[in-house]
Amino acid sequence: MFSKACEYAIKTMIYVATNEKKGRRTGLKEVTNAIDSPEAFTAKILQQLAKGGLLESHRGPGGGFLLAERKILLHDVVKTIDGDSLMNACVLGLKECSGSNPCPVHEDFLPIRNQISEVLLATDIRDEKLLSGNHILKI
Amino acid sequence: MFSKACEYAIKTMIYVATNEKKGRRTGLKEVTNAIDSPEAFTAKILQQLAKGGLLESHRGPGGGFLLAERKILLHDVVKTIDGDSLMNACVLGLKECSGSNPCPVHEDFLPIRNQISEVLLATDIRDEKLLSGNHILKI
DNA sequence: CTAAAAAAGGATAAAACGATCCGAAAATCT
DNA sequence: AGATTTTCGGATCGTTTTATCCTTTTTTAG
Repeated sequence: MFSKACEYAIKTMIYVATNEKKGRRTGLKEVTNAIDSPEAFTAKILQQLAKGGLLESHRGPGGGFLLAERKILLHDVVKTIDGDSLMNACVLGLKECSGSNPCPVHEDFLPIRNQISEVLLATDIRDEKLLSGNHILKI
Repeated sequence: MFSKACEYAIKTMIYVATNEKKGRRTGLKEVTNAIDSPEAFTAKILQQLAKGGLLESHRGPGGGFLLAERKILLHDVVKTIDGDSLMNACVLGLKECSGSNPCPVHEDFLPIRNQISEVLLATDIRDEKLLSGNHILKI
């Protein structure tokens, strides 16, 4: 459903949010440790998230990452890393597919696509239900 | 959402079903022409579908492919080509994620996964609503 | 001011996926 | 039987995705 990069991005954002709720900023190594991801690859993803305006990055000792000071939805994270093809593109890969010129499964997948958009737009990264509780981020 | 191979597979199955309703079996070239896909790559996919018991293949002049003589669901096609990770695996890629040991988004994605399973299991490849109508299979 | 910490960025490697090539095997037709 | 049609199967190639390496830049701390 999501690329590996996007999986790492979501886990990262949730971890940074959890950490921030405790008043701490988060370094790359802390992230890769928390979510069990390859360090250099994760670094690139954090850069993308920072460039995309979802994270603030701070260099130097004591540096690290903070969530940007705005509402951040799961939708923003997915769109930044994977783009919005999951939400918008034809499931059969047809460029011309649309409501008026549909592929054979267009209608059948409307409820799925609606459900996906709905959930991604309804989920705030800072939402308590993501952060608290016994949630796992690795293994 | 689906791999390119799976997109080709779904289009192929629908095209073969349409053709079969007209009493014709379908050759590889006819498929690639109908769905605008690379021939050699599509051949491999048809082989997988045949090995998976979704298509009957016939060699030699006048040969080609027929749907297997059983009910075939969209779910069968997707499972044969992409496996069932879309239906079963954790969206964040965690092996240990489950209802009792969930990742942070486990609950949020339950309705999406249910919707996907529901649609894939409810859609029969021979269903009139897929085959008739002004549906496009290419471009 | 210097040294260390941490992110940024470029270059490269490995793996997965998508696609192609070509000869072999099977079935049909004359 | 021989030629033709069509699927089968192995080898290979190209692109994208995932992952690693190493140097540079920025910032902080002493």
